Parts: sequence; structure tokens; C-alpha cells
Amino acid sequence: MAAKTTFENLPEEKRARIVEAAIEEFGAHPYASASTNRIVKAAGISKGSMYQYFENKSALYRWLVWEHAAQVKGRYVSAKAYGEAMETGDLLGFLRVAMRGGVVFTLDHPRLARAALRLMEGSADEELGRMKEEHLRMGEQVMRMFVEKGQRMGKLDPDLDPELVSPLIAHATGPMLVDAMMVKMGTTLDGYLNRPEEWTRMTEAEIDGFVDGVMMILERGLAPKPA
Amino acid sequence: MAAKTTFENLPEEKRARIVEAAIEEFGAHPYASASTNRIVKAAGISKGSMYQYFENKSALYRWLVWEHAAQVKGRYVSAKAYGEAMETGDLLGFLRVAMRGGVVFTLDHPRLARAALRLMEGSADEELGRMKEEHLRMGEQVMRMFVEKGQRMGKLDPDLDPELVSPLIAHATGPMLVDAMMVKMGTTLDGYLNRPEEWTRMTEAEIDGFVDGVMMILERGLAPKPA
DNA sequence: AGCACACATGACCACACGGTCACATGACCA
DNA sequence: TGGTCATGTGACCGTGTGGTCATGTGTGCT
Repeated sequence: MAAKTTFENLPEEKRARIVEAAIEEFGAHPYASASTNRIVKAAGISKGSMYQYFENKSALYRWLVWEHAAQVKGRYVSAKAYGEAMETGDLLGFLRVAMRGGVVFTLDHPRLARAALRLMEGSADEELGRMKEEHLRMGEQVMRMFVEKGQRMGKLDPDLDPELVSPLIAHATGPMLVDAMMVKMGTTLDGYLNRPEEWTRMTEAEIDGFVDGVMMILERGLAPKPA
Repeated sequence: MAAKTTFENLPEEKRARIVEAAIEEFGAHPYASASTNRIVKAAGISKGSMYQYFENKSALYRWLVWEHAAQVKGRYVSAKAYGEAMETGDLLGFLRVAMRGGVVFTLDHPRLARAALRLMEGSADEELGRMKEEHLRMGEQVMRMFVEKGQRMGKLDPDLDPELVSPLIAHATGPMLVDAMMVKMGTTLDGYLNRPEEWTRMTEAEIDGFVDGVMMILERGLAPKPA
């Protein structure tokens, strides 16, 4: 949608260079300060070419965080597990899958994760604003459904207010998750991006422990009161 | 620190105009896109004057969110309650005070709250980066102390990992709190800022209910396991 | 009156930005 | 070979930026 067909038709190697450069730039700078000039220079293409592939800066960013990031992240969250959790109203099961996927995705693609998180910062661009609103609306809707189903099935405290749980979960699987990971690794996302060699990646066991720790808090906080 | 003495000596009315204009601008735009030109125009002063009061754009923003915002927000969080909670290791009591203060502060000064939240977005400015790091470090430290004290006193689950709780609390009293409030009011922070007349402010009772709802989740999530 | 000094001003600067467009290049087909 | 068309190019444009500085203005002291 956001990319022109010329971009889709590009040889794989050139396409990859452009994607890489865009991730680098939008990961390192807020949208408004990210520079198309730097992107084209890093990608080794001319400015004019860039504008053959994308309408403008906004379209490039939208493609990157909406289509590309979603596609990459999709590889980390099993659609099957997602569907099952949805089916059974198992919010906690869903959360576990989403969190683990989010952690590994962030470790594998920290710059892309950073670029995507920036969507929520807001900017003057109208299209980006619409995209942000839609993202929030969709998340809200899914969460509300989950909570209501979970309550009907007795898996969640019936007194829980879905309007409170929705943003809680959104943060717990997004920005808060990333922050917590980085604290756990003894750094910050920016520190990890700038000097990746300085910290060692979490091991699988550490990731499991981390996810368990967060889940323990959420499970007890959201479970039905003991009779 | 960040403001020059010329600014401190300004007549109250002029000072207020400048503060108002800066809040408006930094509340509406990310740091990099916020414009000093627009600020001076809105404040009715000349560009040169602005640079007599502050070294540069970064110093103005730093003064606004570090000194001014902290001072204003301080009025909403009782120092006494804060001290007592600290003394007794009562993390949950502290959280309740901090959350209620944060909610009312945000309702009273939404633009200032927005401007302050933006500090966490990151930017190219070195001083801002340092400030952000310091803010995170301080929060981390306080939270860790709270958690360890609370655990020693048997008020918190001894299995809790302070490194997980710290970012959880930071988000729960910051960005997550604001998002949840806005969902509760049926809008978003940007919507509330742009069209404030469209939504009615939460009543005192609603605020209490809101804080209770969040606290209920946190209390159960963080409390010691029942024997 | 004369001087000194703190503050106010806005024209001006170099710069980087996002975006455009007239033209170059090269692949393909007739 | 000549023509067509998709793609590549970078000089160029208008605009807005953060920041400067020579000059003006007012106030108070000598």
C-alpha cells in the first residue's frame, strides 16, 4: 500500500540495502529528524530513485513500520498459538506468546523495534497520526474481547475493568517490555543500539526466566479472587 | 541551572507568557520539530530576548521539563506521604499517592505532562540524552530500594525481581497511567489536547475509582503469596 | 548632563530539509 | 538501427531552522 510497485520489483540486494538504511535512520532518530538524505546516501541510491519507490518520507516510514515490521515480527509470534488463545479466551496464554515473541524480536531486530515504537510518539504528519490511532483502536478492541471472554470463562477476575487492562497489556507487551529487558541486561535500548558489543544477548534460559517473572505478576494481578 | 538569571528576574507576567508558549510548543511537537520561532512569536518577545534568557533551545526545554514541571508536579504529590511511604517501605502506599498525583496533574496540565513525557522519546541532543539517562537511573534506584525494603518487611513477594518491578512501576505511574486515563475518558492524550471541550474531566469519584482499579491489579500482582 | 550597563530587537547567517524535474541510461522490441 | 519506455540521477528549489550580533532603548548612578 505505502510502497510503489517500482520498489516491489527491485532486485533483492538493492531492496535490502534500502530497507537496512531506512531501519538504521528511523531507529536512530525521531521521525521528524530522520533524514531522507542520509538514507539515500547510506543505501547508495540517488534521491530521485527513492521518490520513485515511495511517495514521500511518510510513505517510506509507514511501509517500514506497518508492513515490513509486522511481517518480520509475525515470524516470532506463532499464528496457531495466537488463534488458540483467542478461541479459548486465554488472555494469559496469549500474553505469554506475545511477550516471548516480542523479546526475541527485539533482540534480533533492535533497530526495527525502536523504529516501530516511535510510531507512538506522534508527529505532525496526518497519515502517521491516522496509523497510530488505528493501531491503538485495534489493540483496544482485541484486548477488550479477550478480557470479556476470559471473564465469562472464569479465567479472569470479573471485577476487572477492560478499559484498564487494555492499556496495561499494550504497555506490558510493548514499551514496558523493552525497557524491562534492557534493565535486565543492564543497559537501555539506546545503549544497546549504540554499543551492541558491550552487552551479551540474553540466553534462552534468561528469556524464559524473564517472561516467567513478568507473567507471575500479571497472572496474580488479573486472576479471579480466591474464594 | 538551565535558565539564565535574566529569565529569573523577568516580571511575572512576561515570564508566564514565555512559559505558557513553551509548554504549548513542546507539548504539541516532538523536541526536534518544536520551533523557537513559534515560541517567541506566541510569547510576544523577540528572538534575541529568548537567547538572553536561555543558552539555546535545549536549555529552554530542559528547564521546562526538569525544573518547572517538577516544581508544578510537586504540588500534586504530598512530600509527607512520600516520606512516610519511603520510611516504612510501603511501595503500594507510595504508588497510590504517586498515581493519584499523576492523574490530577495530567488533568490540570495536560500540555506540560505531554511535554515532559516527550523527554523519554530521545533525541540527538546530548544534554537531553544525559537528562533522560539520569531520570531513568534515579527512578530505578528509588524503586529498587522500595522493593527491597518492602520485601524485608514482608509487604512484597520475596520472589519479586526488583529489576522487573522497577520498569513496571515507572510505566504504571507514567505513560501507561496517562494512556489508561485517556481510554477511560474515551479519548487519547492528543485528542484531549486538541479538543479539550469535547470530553468532560473525570470527577473526583471517577479518579478514585480509576486509581483503585489499577491499584487492585498491582496489589495482587505484587503481594506475597498466600501461605 | 554624561556615562555605563543591562536588556530588547529583528535582520541576517549558514545550513539542512523534503521534494522536483529535465535529462541520462540502458534494456527490449521492431 | 532506431524508437520506446521504465528506471536512475543529482543539481536545484523554496522553506524553515537554530543561532548571532550590531544597534537601539531605557534606567539609574555620578
